[in-house]
Parts: sequence; structure tokens; C-alpha cells
Amino acid sequence: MDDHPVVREGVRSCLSRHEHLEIVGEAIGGIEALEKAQELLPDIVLMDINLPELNGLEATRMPRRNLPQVPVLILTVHNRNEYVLQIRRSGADGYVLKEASPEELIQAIEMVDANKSFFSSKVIQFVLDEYTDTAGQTPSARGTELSQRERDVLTRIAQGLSNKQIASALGLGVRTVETHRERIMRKLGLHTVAELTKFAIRTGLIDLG
Amino acid sequence: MDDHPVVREGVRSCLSRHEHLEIVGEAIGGIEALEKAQELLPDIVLMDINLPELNGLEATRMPRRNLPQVPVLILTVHNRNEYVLQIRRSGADGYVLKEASPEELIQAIEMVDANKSFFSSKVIQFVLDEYTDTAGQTPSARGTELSQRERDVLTRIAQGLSNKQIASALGLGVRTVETHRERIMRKLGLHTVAELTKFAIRTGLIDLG
DNA sequence: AGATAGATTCAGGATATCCTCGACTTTCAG
DNA sequence: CTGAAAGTCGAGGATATCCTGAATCTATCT
Repeated sequence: MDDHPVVREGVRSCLSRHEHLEIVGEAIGGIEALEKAQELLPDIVLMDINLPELNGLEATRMPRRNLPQVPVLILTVHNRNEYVLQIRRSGADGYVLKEASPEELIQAIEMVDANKSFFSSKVIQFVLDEYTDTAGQTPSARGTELSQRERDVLTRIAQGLSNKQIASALGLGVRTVETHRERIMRKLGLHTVAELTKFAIRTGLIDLG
Repeated sequence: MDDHPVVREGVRSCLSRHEHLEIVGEAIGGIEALEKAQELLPDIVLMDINLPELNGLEATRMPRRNLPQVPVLILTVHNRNEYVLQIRRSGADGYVLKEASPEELIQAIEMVDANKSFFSSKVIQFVLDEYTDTAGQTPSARGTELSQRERDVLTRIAQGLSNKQIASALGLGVRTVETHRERIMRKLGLHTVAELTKFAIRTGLIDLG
């Protein structure tokens, strides 16, 4: 699932050299990826982060509810620390950088298919550090990370909605949205909508639409 | 020349379907790309922008001195305005987005090889828009486009500055900055800081810092 | 089970900033 | 001259930011 034809061509080519790996479907946007995943029930889903329509991480969170048996492997160019945490939170089973070798991609697919998780060697150290910090595998541990609700609010802030509009969209009171907004700013150390918007873009919460 | 093996695999696969196209060499970083270009003297160089060691644009400028006869085609994910201008200045002969189809890539290679320049259709529209708006370098041009002063203000808004901070930075009154902000919003049809920020990023006014 | 911690929800009030409408002056082109 | 656009301010209502406080719920730890 990627919106770059050349990249998809590369993935196809890498996988074609392994007979036991078969591509049963492709998707460009996040919504299409969800639909095809439910329709084709693949053994594994390979997903980019920056997808049109629906963010790759958001698209990952959803099939984990409806299709918890389908492993998701994230394949992306982003090597930012913020992504690592969000990917773990999204429930993805693996994280491979596009700068990794095709061999590493194959290895990752096989490991995820064997119900193991795989993270690129470049990011595994950071992941391990986080593991030791959080000790338990609790989905939410660090006070510096945003909660799901806070991500929902931040996404809409970066989309250009006002507190009132966000409250209406999420079925909340305006004061609740204001609280979320304040906690987001405090956690991230940012104090303007412009900075929040750029953060949301960097972390793949929204696209430049 | 790309630092993502999977992407290189995709380019190889795209080109392999055309017998008249042959890959004589590959490189990961910008320096390696320069060395191989001088060594192999290819008919055309395909180059990404974000390369380790040496930026792709810097690497493009240099062979234009030593190897002016070697055309350079930029292949990248970036479709921001700032890059378009920088690419033209660097002396590259073409600019293809990774979101383009493999057919477009082949077409671009053939055109550049025929000593013509090629820019992705999505890119060329961008350039044309900017050109018609700021044609003749007149500081004031179109009613729908921003003036220099308004660009100054918008840049700082997107950087996260408040009206007061902008006024101080530009030596204006706060009311003046507020009027500029209003006119910017009216001209662009945008009414939130988030949208202004995304516009500034898309048009290359600011970076994702 | 009780205690602890985080997430989510809502509120009042204070201050700052933004957004919109209107107005004045200057400059420049037709 | 006339009109259009840029640049400069003002006022008022809307919104956002920041502070404190608190109830409910869930999950985990002791």
C-alpha cells in the first residue's frame, strides 16, 4: 500500500524473487487499503505512512479491531523518533525503513508472518530504550506521548478546525476540546497552531492537503 | 542514485522492461554518484535529492562543470516550490516525482536523453502558476497573489510567531500585521493558522523545522 | 479489594491573540 | 484624473491560550 508507483514496483520486484511470497492486492490510499485488506484477508499487510485519504497509522489502528489476525508491517522513509512511538501505539507488528536492504524487507515479512515483530536495526535501539523505560508493554506509558484522543484533536486542529468545530465533530463539549488542546501543547512544548500543524505533518498525522 | 534500495529496485524494474535502457552504475550517496558519473560517463544521470554525504542538488551542480554533456534527471518525492526553483538553478534537465507513473519516468528519461527538458505535469503547473503571478519580477503583480510584505508576514505566521512578534520583527504596528493577516486569508480563501501554515509549506515559504 | 495512575470529560475565570469590518494614505498604471 | 492595489492603523466581537479544579472511567500494581 503506497502512493508511489515506482516504490510499489520496487516492492513487487523484491518480493517476486521469493516464490513463497505473493502479492494478492495493492492499494494507493489508506481507505482503499482497509477495504482490500478486509476483502482479500492477506497473510500480511505492507503499509506506508504517508498515504492519501487516510493516514497509514490510522489505517493500521482500524484493522487491528476488525481484523486482529492480520499483521501489519510499516514500510516508510521516516526515521524520526516520533514515528517509532506512534507505530508501536498503532499496533503495527513491524517497521522497515525504505533505506533498508531488500533482504531486510524479506526478513521482516517472514518474521511478521511468523507472528514475531520486526523493527529495522536502525530503529531497534531506540525501541529497546523505550521498552526499558516503560518496563511493561502498556500501550500508553510515557507522559510525553499523546493519547489517542489527543491525537484525534490534534489532527483536527492541524486540519484547520476550531475548538467548536472539533467539539461538534467528536461529540464533545468545547471545554473538553480546550483541555485536550492545552495538554497537547504542554506535552509537546509547542504553543501555537502553526507549530502544532507542522508537528502533525512531520509525524504523519495529516497530509499537506 | 538513491539511498533507498527498495526504490532503486523499483527504478531497475521499471527500466528493465525497456531494452534500450541500461543501468551502467548505481550510487547511494552524492559523492559516490559524482565519482561513478565521471568514471562511467552515462548517457543520463538519475538522481534523488535527499542523499547522504552530499545533497543531490549540490551533486548536480558539480558535474555540470566537469561533465556538462551529461544530462541529470531529478527523481524525488518532493513537490514543493522551493525545490522547483533550486532544481532549475542547479542545472538539472528534468524533475520527476516518485508519485508519477513508471511510464512518465520512462518518458522523462527519453526526453532528457534527446536533450530536451522534462518536468512532471504536477510540477509544471506549479511553476507556471508562480511564473504568471510574479512575471517580470514586478513586486506587485496579481490580485489573487500575495505581495512581498504579505509573504513576509505569512512566513512568520507559519513559523509560529504571534502578530506582536511579527510587528516587532518587521518594525510595524500590531494592527498593520493583523490587516496583512486578514488580507492574506481573504486572498487565499483560508481562515485558520493551520491552513496558512500548510500553504506556506506547500509553496516553499518555510520548511518543516 | 484497595490504591494508584492515566485518560477522558467538563467547568470558571483571566488574559492574550486572532478575526472581521471600516478607514486613511501612498503609489503606480491607464 | 481615476482606479486599483499596497501599506498603514483602529475598534469590537470571537477565539485561543493559560491557570486551577474536579468527576468518571479504565487499567495496573500492591
